[in-house]
Amino acid sequence: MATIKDVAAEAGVSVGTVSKVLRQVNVKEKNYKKVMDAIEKLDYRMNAYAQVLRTSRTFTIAIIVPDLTNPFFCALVCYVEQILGAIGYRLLLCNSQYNEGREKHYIEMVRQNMVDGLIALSYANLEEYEKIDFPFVSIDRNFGNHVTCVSCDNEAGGRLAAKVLLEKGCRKPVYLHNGVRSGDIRKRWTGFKSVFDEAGINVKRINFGNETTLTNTRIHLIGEELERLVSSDAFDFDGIFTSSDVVALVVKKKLEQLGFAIPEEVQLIGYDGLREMNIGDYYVSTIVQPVKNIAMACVENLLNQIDKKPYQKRIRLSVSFGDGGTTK
Amino acid sequence: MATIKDVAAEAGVSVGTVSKVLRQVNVKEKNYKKVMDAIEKLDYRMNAYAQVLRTSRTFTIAIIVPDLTNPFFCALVCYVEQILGAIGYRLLLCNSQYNEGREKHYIEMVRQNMVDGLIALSYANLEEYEKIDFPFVSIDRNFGNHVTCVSCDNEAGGRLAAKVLLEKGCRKPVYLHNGVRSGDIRKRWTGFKSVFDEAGINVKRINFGNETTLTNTRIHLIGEELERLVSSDAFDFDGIFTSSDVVALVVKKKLEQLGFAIPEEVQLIGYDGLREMNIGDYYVSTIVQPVKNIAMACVENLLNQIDKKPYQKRIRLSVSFGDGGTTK
DNA sequence: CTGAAAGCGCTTACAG
DNA sequence: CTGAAAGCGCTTACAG
Repeated sequence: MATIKDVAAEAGVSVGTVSKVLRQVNVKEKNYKKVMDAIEKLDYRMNAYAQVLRTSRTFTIAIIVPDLTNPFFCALVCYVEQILGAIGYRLLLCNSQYNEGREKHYIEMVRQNMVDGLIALSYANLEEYEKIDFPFVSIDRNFGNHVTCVSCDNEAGGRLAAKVLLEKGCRKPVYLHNGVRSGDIRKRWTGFKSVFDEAGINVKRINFGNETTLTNTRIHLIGEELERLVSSDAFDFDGIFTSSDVVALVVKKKLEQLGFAIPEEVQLIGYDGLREMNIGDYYVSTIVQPVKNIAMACVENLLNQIDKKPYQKRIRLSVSFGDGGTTK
Repeated sequence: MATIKDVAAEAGVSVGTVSKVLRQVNVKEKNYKKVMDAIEKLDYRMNAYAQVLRTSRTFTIAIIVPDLTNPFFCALVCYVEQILGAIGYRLLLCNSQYNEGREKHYIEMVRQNMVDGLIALSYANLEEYEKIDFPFVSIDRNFGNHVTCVSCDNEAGGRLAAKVLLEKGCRKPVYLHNGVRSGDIRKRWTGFKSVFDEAGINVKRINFGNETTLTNTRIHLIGEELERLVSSDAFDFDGIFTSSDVVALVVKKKLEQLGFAIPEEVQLIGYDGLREMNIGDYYVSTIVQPVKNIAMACVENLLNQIDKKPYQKRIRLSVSFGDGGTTK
């Protein structure tokens, strides 16, 4: 592999001059040509690690997501990678699998100067996040005032779901969720509730377990729990709002299996705006999070931090309703 | 940020000794302790770029996939990342978007010594792949004898689909596919055909277009094409085999919309083994590719190449049938 | 505009 | 076992 030294020798100039050509700094036309010819001839490529060591700019950012099999996280990663690629940045993928150890490990990697910045979507309670001192953007989770948080308006999302259900005739609403999700996500419930409160309608809430992780096993537990409710006549609802599309899909399948007609007897609204294979229809009627906008907001904010430009600490994006056939 | 020099000064030893402690080389107990204390006190972390520059081992590998929104590619990336993480390797994610320019760019990155090796799932006809001279594993695509190719037994997959359909009573089979996929994937058709040939049953094939890319628009074209076939009475099949689950899902929806009963009137088998949100049921009955095994085979082979150990050039994994309710 | 030289933070023969 | 020193491939003040 040719180095800058080889190029300099071939072109008959100093390495400093080659370096300047490489970085498009002013160089005499004639030398520029000689260097370019040498580069071509030797098939020279710059060693990125040497450059990073010297300049400490890695042009790499890392993203931590809990679980790539969740289409929402997957879409997010996909957009972030595209946006970064377009501006010459690389993406290091960190798939935490909801494991705090893995997340710590990745944060450590960042602190080792491996990357210029970090985007994280995390449910972990790591003190490491509290004392972040490098460019960092958190999605949907507030780690304190010094850390940028990009989120969607969860309160508005909850209200929107309630308004749609109310308008379409639901009078026995329920919010089904899993996990004592920290902070902002809880507002989906308060938003949902407030609309029905105003309408003087009683609204219930059922928690399917305190873990946020939705493993295969846990998914089935939701189905079983639902079956129990139905068989003990405790299921008396005509409108369901769930904390995610994944939960909504499980609920939909189970209810249909139990003989409920959706949306005729029971209407259902999920959360996230997932589409079948990300190209087709919504799985269920849903509150759509603008994934692409989230990705853009994260990258833009992070780059501002890296470049020491001014940046916002709170970014709130708006959600919309997507009809997936589980509402009238 | 503390460097190895700071640690050496703090511990009262040479940088060479610190380096040895870091790499678990023999060091006297007393010095070991002094160094560890200094590391702790200074909160020292090694600069990975300096280490790479010196050793030219990056402990990073890159993966090129066409499109992360495709759940099959997504699952693959997810597994690769997990396996690599477990052995201390990092993953650079390259999402080519079926764009040859982007792929070239990523290959260039590898050649810049950014990574130790590359795993690629590509449909591009790049001469760059032919002249690969670094650790490289290709998935499902044969770039010549010097390059490792990991693939599933497409011929057997085609035969399996045919056997299932035959056994379940299909007598008017058809293979629906898109893209003139290069090489091995074509064998899904030859395998499929051979079984029906042996049974003396006529089998058709319909190509939905020569592009491999399944964008949102192209997906809809499949539906329209199907509608045209049906309305012109050219659709006379009781068993459909498609080149992917994505295509199968589109076909299923469109046929149901057109009033066909699946699997009663028409049975349908896709390819890949995708599951709803990767945790639930199969979207359609399908030929299941063992994604996890593919990921493991790729990583293992690549590491052998990196470590200059012997490695196989051809790895062929077997597929299985997954019942997704679109077969009797 | 150009070149010589120092230095980024490590590792690794080489002496001792 | 340990230290001094060279060197990985770049960039960047500094003189000229």
